[in-house]
Amino acid sequence: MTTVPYRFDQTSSAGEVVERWSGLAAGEESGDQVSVAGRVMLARPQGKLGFAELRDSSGAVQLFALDGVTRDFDAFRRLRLGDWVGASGEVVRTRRGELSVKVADWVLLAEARRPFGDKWRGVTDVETRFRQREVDLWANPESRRTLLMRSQLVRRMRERLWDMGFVEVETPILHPIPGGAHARPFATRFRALDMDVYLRIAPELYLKRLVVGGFEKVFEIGRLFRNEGMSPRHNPEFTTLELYQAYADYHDVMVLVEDLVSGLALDVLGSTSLTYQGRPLDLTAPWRRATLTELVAGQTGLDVSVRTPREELEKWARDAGVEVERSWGPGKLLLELYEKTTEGELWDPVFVYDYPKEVSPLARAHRDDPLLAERFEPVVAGRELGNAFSELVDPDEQLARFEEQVAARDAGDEEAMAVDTDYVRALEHGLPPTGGLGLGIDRLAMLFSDAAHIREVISFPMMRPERAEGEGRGGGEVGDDGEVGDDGEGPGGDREGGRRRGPGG
RNA sequence: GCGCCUCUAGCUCAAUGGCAGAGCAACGGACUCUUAAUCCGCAGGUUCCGGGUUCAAGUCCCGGGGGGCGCACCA
Repeated sequence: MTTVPYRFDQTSSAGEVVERWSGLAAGEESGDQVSVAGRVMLARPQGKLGFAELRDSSGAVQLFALDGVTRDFDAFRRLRLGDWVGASGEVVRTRRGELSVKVADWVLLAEARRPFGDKWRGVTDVETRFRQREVDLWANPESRRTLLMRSQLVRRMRERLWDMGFVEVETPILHPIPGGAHARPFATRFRALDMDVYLRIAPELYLKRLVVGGFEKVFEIGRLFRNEGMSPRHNPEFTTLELYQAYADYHDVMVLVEDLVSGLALDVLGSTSLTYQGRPLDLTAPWRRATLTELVAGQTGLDVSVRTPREELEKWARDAGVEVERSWGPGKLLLELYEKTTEGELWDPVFVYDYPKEVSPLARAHRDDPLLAERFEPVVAGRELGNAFSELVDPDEQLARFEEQVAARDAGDEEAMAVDTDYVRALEHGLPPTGGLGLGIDRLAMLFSDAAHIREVISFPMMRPERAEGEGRGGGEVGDDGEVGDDGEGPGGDREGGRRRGPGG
């Protein structure tokens, strides 16, 4: 049984050593003593010498051991790849020019009992990479960089919002009524009150209640849960930024979004011009603005609008491959047509705005057109990055919209919203004109890290449980557990881009 | 849910239906300046599982499982 110490005093990180003694000449000895710690990633024992690459979170530095200088040299040269080591000694540069810590004393901090991946090719097996993410992170520097970039992205996002005067808040994750989006929830049971509760599908309604309470600029960065499918762009739990700003409308929010996203690109990547999946992508503000109607018309050549007769819209939607449902109105048909024909073709950032009111139950009606809502989605690289609008502030109209949702639910729409009387009551206390936004942080991190799959930007993405050998599937009932929307028929989820709302149509 | 692809040593990968192999890692050894060190030696397998066809199956067929991609779904 190996015993390892309870602590180790580092004087420097590997990166600091490399940086600080960068001027040391080959063969030169600095006379300075350091203590470093990390994992042995490569080992090159050579007779009475030994070289090892020690990596920590800051970088890597070579350990240089010599028989007669290094304590317990024989044990040192038996170190295996993956072992954690703390070492102290003089900073030197070897004759061959590699900056090194000439190890005088060292201690094993942890033993790697499982073999490490291929030292040159790393670990590529997708299942290993994500079921054992710790292995992936050590073996594949790109995986570390991606998660680190995400951390910086979220950090800078917070800092920028704080600097703009937004107050960061936390709202409940357990909701008595799942609201604020159009999605199936995960359900669970709260014993003390003998009631069903739901993991939130959006924080929207609570955040707007905080605006009613006087928080004029609020935001929350947090996890949302949607009981729908998985795909390269969907994980059942994902992270969003949601924010609300009193006295603002959706045009103000557009400016906020383009400034925030392009600013974050500068902060984190140093440029607003990036490459995503081999294609150049320019996030420089200002972004193009175009109405949903004109984009669909431009893409399809059809003369469409929310006023196009339903029969025509239905035909065009069917022609585009949409499986039309009878209950859909013109707004829903137009939205389907847009998503089928146009959204995926939009590459550089564009604010797609003025959605049908029919599909936007929490958005305020358009000031110039009662059939539209003041809603937009920022679309980048063919995907929604978020969802935003001038918030619906009128309690009577909100109640009416909720009731339309209930009608849709009764008609079979399992994702339609329920009436949230607490929320309507809050609106009766007065919600000032407010602009709101939901922004998918995973999707943004995908863009910034050039990731094709959402799991790359999530530390531990959802995976199907591993089955014991020979367990097979036959008898068990692991499948539909129940609670609310089990079975989730398809994957897909919705867009994590933001809050998803829709009407009931 | 449907279609296509895939699963071989710890890792990364080979093997026309004909003796299951290599590199790295591991293990033993050599080496006082290595850089994916090099060299010598040794060991390593339920070829995802279960059936079938065949003189012979990692390879072909059927069923199941894991994984990937696409579609569908996901307003």
